[in-house]
Amino acid sequence: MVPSIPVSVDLVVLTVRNQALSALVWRRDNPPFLRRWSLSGGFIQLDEDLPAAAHRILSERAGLPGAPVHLEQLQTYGYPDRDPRQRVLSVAYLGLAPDLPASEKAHMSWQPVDSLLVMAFDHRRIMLDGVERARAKLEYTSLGAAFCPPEFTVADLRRVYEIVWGRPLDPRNFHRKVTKAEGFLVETGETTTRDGGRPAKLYRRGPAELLHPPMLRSLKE
Amino acid sequence: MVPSIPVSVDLVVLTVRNQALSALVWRRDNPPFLRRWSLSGGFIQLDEDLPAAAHRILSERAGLPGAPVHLEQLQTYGYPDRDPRQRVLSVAYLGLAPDLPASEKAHMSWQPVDSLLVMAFDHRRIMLDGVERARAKLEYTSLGAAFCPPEFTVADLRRVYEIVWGRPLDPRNFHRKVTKAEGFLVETGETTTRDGGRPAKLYRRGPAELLHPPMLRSLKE
DNA sequence: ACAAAAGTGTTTTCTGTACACCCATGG
DNA sequence: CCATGGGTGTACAGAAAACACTTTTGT
Repeated sequence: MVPSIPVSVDLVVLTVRNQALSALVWRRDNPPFLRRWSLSGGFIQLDEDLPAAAHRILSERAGLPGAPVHLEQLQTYGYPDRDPRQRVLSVAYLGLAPDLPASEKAHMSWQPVDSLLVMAFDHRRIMLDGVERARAKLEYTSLGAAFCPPEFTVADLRRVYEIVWGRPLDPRNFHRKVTKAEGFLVETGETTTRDGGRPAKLYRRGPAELLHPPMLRSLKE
Repeated sequence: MVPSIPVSVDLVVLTVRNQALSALVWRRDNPPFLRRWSLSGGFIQLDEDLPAAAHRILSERAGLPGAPVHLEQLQTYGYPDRDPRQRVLSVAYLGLAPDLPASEKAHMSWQPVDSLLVMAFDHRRIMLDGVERARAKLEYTSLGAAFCPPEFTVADLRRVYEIVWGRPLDPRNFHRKVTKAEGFLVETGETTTRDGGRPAKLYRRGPAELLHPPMLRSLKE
């Protein structure tokens, strides 16, 4: 006799907007945890792969169909009473998104992660694990660009790092680091036009996934 | 209607023995995959936490009750046909163990990971993910000591690194790095006695979990 | 001309690497 | 005394940090 358990996929979708690292959450309109903030999630279908389920929930529940969101598995949460109604195992996925127009879905919104002090179920724990994963990955991968639109400037990318890490970075050294890193950025040839200041070159994401040597955040705390 | 799925916990238990990074595996004695190497695993009980299940399987199935094994969640594998009989979701755990006496269990043995070219189910994929996680974690954590007995020398620890990474390290620079790292090692005051050579100081694991700055393996390939 | 932001050069400091050398033991 | 492995000192190279400075736009 093999025990079976309902399995859900929950998404920690993060973006950078209004100078804050923010998560995509919705206000529950049903018990339990009525009116608490909650991650988007849903039960996995019987013949569905885990990444497929994550993409489906991103479209159907999170209201971001077709958006350029980087998705990766985060962790699985399984202690028996995390849902008071019945035992549910939850496979969490982390999503990194550019600053998209707010989701169409009712009750869905981007909220700064620092403001999400109470959430439904163990969703705050899951969200914090996702935030820590994102912070760590900026150190040694080129994933920071996943928070940027398709074309962006070095300063845009630096602001992403500064907001995610919550600390200022030297613009000059940051510029050198990311432009010298093999395969991180590709010049488009275009430049921005803004009011005041020299126009900045526009870049696209390069093919490199890893940043070597890494950009360490922890030296000066 | 909520679909339920059987959930198993599978263990990638690694150790360093006979100059080789080795995994704890058993030869299957039932179809499917009769006589193929397989990770130890088992179904999760209905009221059991995931870490509790991992420890239970380490005792009951892997045959290592009470052993000082570092266990951490690795990843969850869920594509529908990974078990040909029925869909099973598998939460994999990574275990790092010192060179223990071989398990008492029948069919259980330590096998060099390089020799495990074909395995049951997707267990080779899972094992390789565990090996890569272990290799990466040696870079920026003090987990290498989990492969050592309670008391060990700097050279013991260096051999762990060399075997896990498959590359020689400079003994002098390695010594400086790990002894200078805050909280990595604690002197016991004892020294080894061996045939030939100056006796080495014995150390225990220190309180630090992270190694900062990290010891990068990838600079010279 | 001036402000503002982009981008470059230069100096200092730190850390990793390579390797010469000394230390403590067994035989 | 010598072999063997443990442990230290030192010089060099590369990267990070700090910051002066030049470039290119809008007003």
